[in-house]
Order: sequence, then structure tokens, then C-alpha cells
Amino acid sequence: MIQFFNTLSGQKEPFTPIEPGKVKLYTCGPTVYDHAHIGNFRAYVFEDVLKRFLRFQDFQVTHVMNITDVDDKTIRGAKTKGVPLADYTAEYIGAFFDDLKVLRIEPADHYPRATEHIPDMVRIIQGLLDKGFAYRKDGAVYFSIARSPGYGKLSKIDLAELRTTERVESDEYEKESARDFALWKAPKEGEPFWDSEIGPGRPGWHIECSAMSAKYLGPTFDIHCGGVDNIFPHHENEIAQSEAYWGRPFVNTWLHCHHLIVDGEKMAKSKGNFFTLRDLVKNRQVDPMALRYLLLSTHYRKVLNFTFEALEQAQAALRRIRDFLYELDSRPFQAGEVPEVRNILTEARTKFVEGMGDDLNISLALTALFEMIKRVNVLIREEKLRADDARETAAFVHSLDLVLAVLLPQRETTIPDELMRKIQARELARKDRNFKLADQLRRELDDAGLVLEDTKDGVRWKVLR
RNA sequence: GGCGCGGUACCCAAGCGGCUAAGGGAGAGGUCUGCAAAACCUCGAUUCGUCGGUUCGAGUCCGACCCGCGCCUCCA
Repeated sequence: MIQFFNTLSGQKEPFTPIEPGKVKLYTCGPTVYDHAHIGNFRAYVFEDVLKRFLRFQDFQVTHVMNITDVDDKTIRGAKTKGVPLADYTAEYIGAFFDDLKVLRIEPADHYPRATEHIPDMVRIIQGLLDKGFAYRKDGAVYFSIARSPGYGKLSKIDLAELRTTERVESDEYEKESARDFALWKAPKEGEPFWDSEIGPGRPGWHIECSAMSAKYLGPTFDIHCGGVDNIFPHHENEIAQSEAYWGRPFVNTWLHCHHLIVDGEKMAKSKGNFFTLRDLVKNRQVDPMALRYLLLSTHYRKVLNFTFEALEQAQAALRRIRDFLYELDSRPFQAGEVPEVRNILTEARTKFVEGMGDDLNISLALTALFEMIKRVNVLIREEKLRADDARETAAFVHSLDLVLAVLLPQRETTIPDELMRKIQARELARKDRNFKLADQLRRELDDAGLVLEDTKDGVRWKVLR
């Protein structure tokens, strides 16, 4: 059984997709005005693990992630740079896809862009006007919260209790109610706009997701993800619009990922603790897989405190898994198998699936993996593990990696002749008990990224980079 | 002010009424080794923010309090 904590109900509930065996998933994507930061990627990695786990459980997942390529920030950015909006956003869209690959985040099935779905949004806005859920004001169209009885059900916000900020108050004169939000914004001088039957202008942010999710997933779908900060107002507004327009439930399960903070503080450019993936990988030589491990190793509903110490610990945990695979791969095991291994793997798999199935309890899932590693390592130590066991165990680890995606793809094992000769030279030196030369050669190989290990079955090596 | 999250060993982090409080990292000692690496073994919280309460029994439920953080405005 799989259960998720549904923000809408405020509790864990068994997950049952609308259509058996199929999951329709929508996740809020980037606004492409800048490079995505590690906080963004925390959410995307969480969503990736969710998707991979659903697939692991044999669900067929249709995943849609929107790309917001028109909003205040992208418009401002393009203007500042003096380039057309599309040129400006193209750079960041490209960077975004590059980053996804670096973190081994599987591509969505659809990446609809706001600018390419204006007619879909206009249709809904027109419908909301027709049905009386929206009204026009000074060339813009607003959604009337007063006519949406369920408003607040996701965020548990009581509108009467809301603190009115200066910004909201200042807008009040042009709306019927301070909390009404724009579906369609009137054109402004020097800003891009689209002509449509509801007049010239550009879409509000919220309508984008309502229109594009419905287009690719239908008016009601299974799971909608995003960061906690999106609960209000973004997702609340999506629900209001979509349910008003379609007259049926919008989303069954809402999953929200908590924030990432850095050294105990909110990440902010002004604090100097703001990191993009590119910073870390290029300027700090961070292993993207260690970052991915760190991002996924804290439960998605808990605040993740990013520190470089935590990153090192993630790297160490990862090294333990990789070293284990290396052991399985590089030892000369006797042919055959022992029955014990099959049990160990079955137990680990069960525990892994149970953990992940319980609202993605990643800690339990990782424990299952590490306990298995420990038990098999003992068998190796006792020289009980056989060749078939080793093969099966390695295959098992790789199967879990279908969900975790933290192991490198199979690495090139051939090494340059020059290094090969050094390894042999060192072996000769060791035979002659010339340890000084042997250690010197080891250091040289280490500098070249090769770690040598002397075993009773001879020398072996790991490629570190 | 409203809504919400969290405080478990040096660090990260499970456990949410009952076996000796998972797992990872770091640390100490040991086995193996020319040395090292990896692996293995041993050690490490009488204790789960504080104070009360419920219970035969509580990190685990209830109440109060203290501390940290997030959202309420574009934001993953």
C-alpha cells in the first residue's frame, strides 16, 4: 500500500489513482528568469523520487511540468537586458534542462510553456466570466473569491483573519475585494501582450497551471506537487479557478515539499548563502550525486538544512554504497550461490518499498539499503558470498537506484597504459620490498585519480575521477 | 496577529503507547595489511527541549511553557 500526506485533508491517506495503474502528475516548474537554485532542486528531486518510486511500483506516470516564461520577473529581466522576452527566457530554459540532467532528474512528459498556451487560458477566463466567477475591471479580469465557497480549503486560511498588507490594500481600489486575483492583466506600455476575445493583455500566473494541467491531464488528476510556499495563494487559486470552471474536483492529492535553508537561515542572495547548482558543481567541485543524495535524504515534509558538512556526509554515505558495489564487482568469488543472500535481498526490498510507500519515508528506505550492505559485507568477510550472489546483489542495488538515482552510470573501467605500467612497476617494487618506491608510485597514481588497494588476491584499483 | 513545521547522541536522522531508542557520518580501540585503503568486530543517548498530567507502561497521548524555522507579498 502507498500512502501520502495530502495537504488538502491534512493527513496521510491511501493513494488510489483515478485510473488503475496510471498516475497523472503535475508539478510546478520554474519561472525562467534566472538559474534555478538548490532550493528549487530540492523540490524537483523530491518530485523525481516520487515519480521514480511510482514507476518502481509499476504505475504508468504521466508527468507535466509547466514553464513560466512570462511574468513580471521575466519581463523585467528581458527589458533590463534589452532583448526580446523569448530570447531572454530561452537561455534559462536551456540551463534548466542542463541542470536536470546533471542531477539525473528524469524529464517530464510535457513541459508546457505559458506563452504557448495563451488561447487555453483565455478560454477558461472567458468561461469564468460567463459563469460569473470573474469580472472585468480596467482592462483586466479578476477572479472573485467571494463567489468561490470552498476558498481556503487547501491552505486552511480564513480570509477574514488574513493580515492585510500594504500591497493588498493599495490594490483594493481596482478590485471588488482585496484578495481577488488577476486572471488576465491589462497591457502595459512596453510590455508584451496578446490579443484575445477578452481583450489585449497577458495571463496572470495562477491561470497558467489550471489551463495547462487540464490540457495535458484532464480537469481532474491525481497528484499536484510544489513547494510549501505555493500552497497559498498559488495552489489555492488554482483550485478556485479550475473547480469553478469545470465544476468538478481539481486534484485528489496535494504534496508539498518544504524549504531548504542554508546554515539555519533562509537562503537569500543578500545573505551570501545563495547557491545555484552551477555554483556548487563548477566552483566548489561538488559531486552532483552527493548533492542529490543530500537533497533526497531528508523527508520532503521537513525543512532541510543545507550545510557543507551535511554535503560531505552525503558524499561519505554514497561512497559506502559505491565501495560496496566495487567489492561485489572486483572480488574473485567462487561460483554458485548461498540461499541466505536471497533472503537478505528480499527483506531489504520489502523494507525499502514499505518505507517509500509510507509517505516516502526515505530514512527507512535508506536504512533498508544500508542494513543489506552490512549483512552482505559480513558474508564477504566470511568468504561465504558466491559469484551468483554478488551478481544478484549488485543488480539489486542498481534496481533501488532506479528510484534513488545516486549511483553513477557504469563507469569506464579501462585505464591508460601509462597508469597500468605504473601499477605493474609498483607491484615489482613491492616484491623487491622497495616500499619507498612503491609508495611513491602509489602517490602518483593517487594524483591521477586511482586508488590502489592491496588484497591477498593481488592489487586492485578504484577510479575516483 | 493567523496558519504550519521542528527540537532524539558530536553532526544528519528514523521511531509516534510496550522487545536491549533504527540507519548514515564523524570519533576511539581492535582484526587484516610492509604501509595504506576497503571491509569486519567492539565502544558510544539509563535517555528523547522543559515542567506537569493520563496510563500497569510515554520521545510516542494531553496541557502549559521555552527555543529554532517557514508561510501569510513574487518565491520550490
